Amino acid sequence: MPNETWQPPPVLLTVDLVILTLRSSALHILLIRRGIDPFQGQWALPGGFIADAGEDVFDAACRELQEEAGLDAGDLHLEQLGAYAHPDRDPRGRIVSVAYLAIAPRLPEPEAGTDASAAAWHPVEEFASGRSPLAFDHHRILRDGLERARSKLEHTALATAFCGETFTLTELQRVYEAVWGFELDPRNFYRKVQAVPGFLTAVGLDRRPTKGRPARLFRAGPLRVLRPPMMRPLPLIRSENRR
Amino acid sequence: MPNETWQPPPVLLTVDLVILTLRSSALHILLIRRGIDPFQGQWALPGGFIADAGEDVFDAACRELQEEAGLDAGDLHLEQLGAYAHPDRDPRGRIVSVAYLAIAPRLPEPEAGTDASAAAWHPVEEFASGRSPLAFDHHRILRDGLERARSKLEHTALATAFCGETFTLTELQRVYEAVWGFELDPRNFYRKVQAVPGFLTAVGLDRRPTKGRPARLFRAGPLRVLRPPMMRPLPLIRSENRR
DNA sequence: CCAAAAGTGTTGGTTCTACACCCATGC
DNA sequence: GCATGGGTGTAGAACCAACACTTTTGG
Repeated sequence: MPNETWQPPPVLLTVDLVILTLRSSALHILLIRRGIDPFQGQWALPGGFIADAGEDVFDAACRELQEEAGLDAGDLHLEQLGAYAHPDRDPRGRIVSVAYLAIAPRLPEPEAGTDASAAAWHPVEEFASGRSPLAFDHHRILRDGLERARSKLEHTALATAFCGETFTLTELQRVYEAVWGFELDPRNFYRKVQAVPGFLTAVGLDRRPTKGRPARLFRAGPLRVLRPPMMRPLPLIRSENRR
Repeated sequence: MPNETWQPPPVLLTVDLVILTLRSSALHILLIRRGIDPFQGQWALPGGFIADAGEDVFDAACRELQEEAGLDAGDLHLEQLGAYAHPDRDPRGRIVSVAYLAIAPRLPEPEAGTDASAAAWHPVEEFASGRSPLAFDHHRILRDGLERARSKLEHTALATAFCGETFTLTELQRVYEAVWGFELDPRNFYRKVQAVPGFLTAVGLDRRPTKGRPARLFRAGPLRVLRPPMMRPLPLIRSENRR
């Protein structure tokens, strides 16, 4: 029971980033190889300590996004996942991390010669499945971020954050298929997605010289909440997590 | 840019609790009147500093639940809402709070004579609407917690956390109505809720000597994810929050 | 018997899925 | 023309809101 002279114990604060994007129709995550102990040489989420006592965690997340990944926070979706504060999560001592989920639209390869040179895109499946290890409790954070993305695809317009300024409906479908791990019927997707008021706004015709008939272009609509929602097929239900 | 001798700035860590329950079919929140500065005399969320450097935040939330509210964490639903870390959120300095959402089933009046004696239940509407002030950024935390509860009622079995071990379908309907602020058709609710596989399991007949025909009793079923979801009526859509 | 609350039937409209089919383009 | 991907039509099933109606209890 704290008395008047009792002082609460200080902790150190970091931010960690789950940065997702689509590369050739597969979901990828940006990881950095750790150059120093602990977990030297292992893959880890980008992140780091807050710069000073006056820095907001959201601003710290933007800064790390720039420094470690070479990405501009203005270009992408960024939302808080939660705090990870288990006392033993970092062998250096009591370090609490606030995790953020970032969704990147285009796919700029991490530039060599910058602070982001240790960063590389990996297929999420390899790390989400646990086949490849991650430093600290980053595997847990990755799984939470992935489930957040899967869930928010259902009832928010988050999918558009994976696309560029404008996109075709098939590109949008690839997002849903990659994140959910399901194939969807193109015809039904085409109408279902357009039936959600405020989700998308048409802009014009494509001139994509790939093959076949050109597709209409869309941009993200004004509404962020999807009603009715885009429900994923059944078999992916998963139990809740306390704590 | 941190060099080798650079030390990250320490912060102090607190937990804050949004504790919701139903009292006479209205949604209530547990608040405490602050006895000390800052915000002395104002209403605030229950919470406090972590006890020592080895205490997990989840455990700290359980402890505060016991100390400040007189509630046992084993009896209720407890999930993390997120971290609130704006540098100016506490005039005493850099204090980061991890907020938790707690859903309490029964309604034990806060016991006088305990540490929880400063606690009292209030209709949420009074504080969610902003009519009555709250200390710190607790108004924001309350709104986030409320929206989380409203949203999770749609696609998880969270509603059962408001009820006792067993409950009637009408009691469950009161939960949805109170949290959503909508009246629902009892006949359609009756069937809709039973049509979700794994949501509820029947146990026996009621002997509720109130009035009318006795209702069947149910308990929470094995599944925590509702498919199909229980969608709330349309007009309550709300925009997303970055940061 | 009456009031009140639980539970059932029904009906008409919307939505979903699966799939056949047509359209516009590059080669 | 023909392959390829974009877009439309449609039938059958499933779902859903609204509301009439029946059942079971306490007084």
